[in-house]
Amino acid sequence: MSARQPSSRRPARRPAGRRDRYHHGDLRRALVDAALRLVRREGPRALTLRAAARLAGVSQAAPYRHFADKQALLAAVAEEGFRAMTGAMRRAMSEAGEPLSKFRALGLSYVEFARGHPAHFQVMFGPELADRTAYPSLAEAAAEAFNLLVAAIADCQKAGLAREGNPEELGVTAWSAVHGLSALIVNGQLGARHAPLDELGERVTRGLFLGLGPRPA
Amino acid sequence: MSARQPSSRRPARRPAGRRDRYHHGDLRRALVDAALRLVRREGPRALTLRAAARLAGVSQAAPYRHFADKQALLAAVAEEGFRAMTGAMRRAMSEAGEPLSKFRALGLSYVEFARGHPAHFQVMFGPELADRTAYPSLAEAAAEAFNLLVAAIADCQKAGLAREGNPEELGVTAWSAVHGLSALIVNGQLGARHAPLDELGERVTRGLFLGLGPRPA
DNA sequence: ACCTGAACACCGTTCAAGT
DNA sequence: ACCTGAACACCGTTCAAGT
Repeated sequence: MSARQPSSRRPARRPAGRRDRYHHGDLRRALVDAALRLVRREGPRALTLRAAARLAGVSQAAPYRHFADKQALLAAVAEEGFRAMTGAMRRAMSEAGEPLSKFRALGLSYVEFARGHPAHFQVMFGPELADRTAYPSLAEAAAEAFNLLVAAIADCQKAGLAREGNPEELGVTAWSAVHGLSALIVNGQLGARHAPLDELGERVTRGLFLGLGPRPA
Repeated sequence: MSARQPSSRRPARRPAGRRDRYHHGDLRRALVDAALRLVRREGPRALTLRAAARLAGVSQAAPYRHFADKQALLAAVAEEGFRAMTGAMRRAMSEAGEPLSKFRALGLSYVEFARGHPAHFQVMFGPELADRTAYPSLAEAAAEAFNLLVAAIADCQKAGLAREGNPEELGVTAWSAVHGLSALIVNGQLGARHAPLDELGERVTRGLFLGLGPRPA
């Protein structure tokens, strides 16, 4: 496979664009798409710069015109992941009614995203991407997801459906719980011992809400 | 530390052992130690089979006598990590008094372990290690840590300090919260926006305990 | 301005061969 | 039984050179 198409390119004027020639303005886009396909179909370890270049039909050196290094490509993939996850959370919330079910829908869709796109999730949060602070637009995409969560908590508070307190602080607790569950599932850390995975999201969000402390009768 | 002890074991006759010759009975041990040094000092990406072999002073092919492949070495490193973490949690608990402070000590020491050994934590939970179910002793070491947590919750329940319910189920919620916080910190996902990191452990364990729901007055 | 080809220094893994 | 040397098929990255 990877039949390396015949490369019939003529540079300047070019009327009817053949759709298998990709890279004019947008080799960058093509490389990100290739990387997404690799990661989805073969996992994070298959995401190499050379493989992405092959998939996009260019030489191994070509990506360096568009990405400083492999880290930069990983950052772009991670950023797409955060945008997709934020979108999924928004959609889930829009189908829910009052603030509390919106909040739960958000948490559940976080976990669902991780289960549905485990390799992508691993790129978003895994250690291959060493220094996230170096990629501002990635940080911004991640912050947007967190903002959504904080706003959902604040809405619950306004409706008297959540404990009072700084919503950013409560947000860190909520984020930790859904993220931890997602990460444990994606790593395969939650085995047969721990119930059907579908129920864990429901349970953890409920447990988070009730708290572990004794119910004051 | 771990000064590569002179290995004063003589298989048969062998008078003055040169201390840079290591490998008689325990190249396996030497390779795990080398891997731990690499991961601690240079991060998970530096953990290569060849580098571990170099550090142990053997050829690049030698590790294959003791590990089926790189995954197997990673599994050994991860297993050591779980044992070290379990030890740290036990120590922290033994210094606490009643069940509830024991439980909080356990949670805090989980987060502290992650912050203190980020690269090791990443090997324990990261995606380089693809299939954890293939390594039973690793799974057992991980289960031991989880058992400790479940027992701590059950003790709280007996003392009336935690909500009733299946302690394994509450345990998944608690584990998710401390694990999620640890993972977010280690990934650098919790930036300047989110308070001093030292306080986050306290906050999340407290938030977990109180719950996010409204306090029934 | 954007891409290729060839090269360098690494990897993981295998395999014949040494002792 | 355990290790070495050499090899193969990969990587990330650089750099001169092409158009």
